[in-house]
Amino acid sequence: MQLTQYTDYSLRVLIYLSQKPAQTLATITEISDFYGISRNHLVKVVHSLAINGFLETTRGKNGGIRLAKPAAQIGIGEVVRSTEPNFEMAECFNHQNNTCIITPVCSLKGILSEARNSFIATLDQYTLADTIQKPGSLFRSYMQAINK
Amino acid sequence: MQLTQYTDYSLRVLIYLSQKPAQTLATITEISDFYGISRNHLVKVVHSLAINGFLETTRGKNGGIRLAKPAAQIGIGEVVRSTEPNFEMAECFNHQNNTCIITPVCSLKGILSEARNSFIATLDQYTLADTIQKPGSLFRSYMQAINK
DNA sequence: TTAAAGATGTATTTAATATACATATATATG
DNA sequence: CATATATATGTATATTAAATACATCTTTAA
Ligand code: SF4
Ligand code: SF4
Repeated sequence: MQLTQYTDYSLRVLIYLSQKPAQTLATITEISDFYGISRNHLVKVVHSLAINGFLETTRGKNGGIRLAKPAAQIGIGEVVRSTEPNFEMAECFNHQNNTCIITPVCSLKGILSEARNSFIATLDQYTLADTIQKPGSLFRSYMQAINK
Repeated sequence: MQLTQYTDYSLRVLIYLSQKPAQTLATITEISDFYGISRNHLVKVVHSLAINGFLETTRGKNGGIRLAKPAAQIGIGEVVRSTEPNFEMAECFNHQNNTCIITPVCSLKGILSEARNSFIATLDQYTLADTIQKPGSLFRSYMQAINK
């Protein structure tokens, strides 16, 4: 059981933005350099975060991205729901493609649903504001990493 | 977020065995025919279930497999823990391969751990005996499916 | 001795994900 | 208006994990 890197990258972008001084813009290049990950991949991550209303983008010179609302109003559950391609715990969760012959009598799917729901419910207890405890520590951590 | 088919197949095997009359043996071929899934894949599924103590295998003519203990003593959580290849919700969960620069200051991993734990804790509330509500319905369901 | 069962190791296929590449569009500024 | 710099968008490719197939070995009842 894993989440996609796409989801983690989405959260990394939001975490980064949450630590920037309010109202300042970051660029995708800046963030991909910071984390050392594919800029191309981040472009799509950022685009979907914008479509889902988590951040605002500004094109053109001096453009960039920033959070669309305060970190404390961005739920981790919301973000993960919007980035994960699916939450199909077994074949029968996709009615179109399901070939499992015991579906009509199987209660396992209900158990798996309940487990998935408690996973997401836990995430719903937290917001972006809970991801970094000490203000400023994100960039201090970066400095330490690049100086060694 | 998905579980592997390997995990669902493992549970399907256990569900099937739980509905067989006690002490009778089933064969892998019988089960793969029942579900219409790859026999080769099931061979490995069954082998790992045996290694993990969920079922007993008997080689040779008239051999086969059966549950190693009553269905009510086989926890769904136990099974899933033993069949899923990993529960690494983000890159940093694998310390060897982790390249995430903010790991020292990031609290997201704790949130993701907690969510994963509540997923598994939910599964731990159920056993194999909870997967089929009506005795006999599994095979009746099969008959209906093949007769249409 | 044979048939029928699982055990084991390797190879291949498939599908999902991640990444790269190319080009379009928007906008601030000189 | 031209240019530089930012995001937007679509397509192609690469990588990886998972699923499946194949070949052979071992065990055991009859
Ligand atoms: S019906 Fe039950 S056994 Fe079949 S795919 Fe769904 S959860 Fe698995
Ligand atoms: S440290 Fe935080 S951002 Fe980095 S991989 Fe782990 S959970 Fe994701």
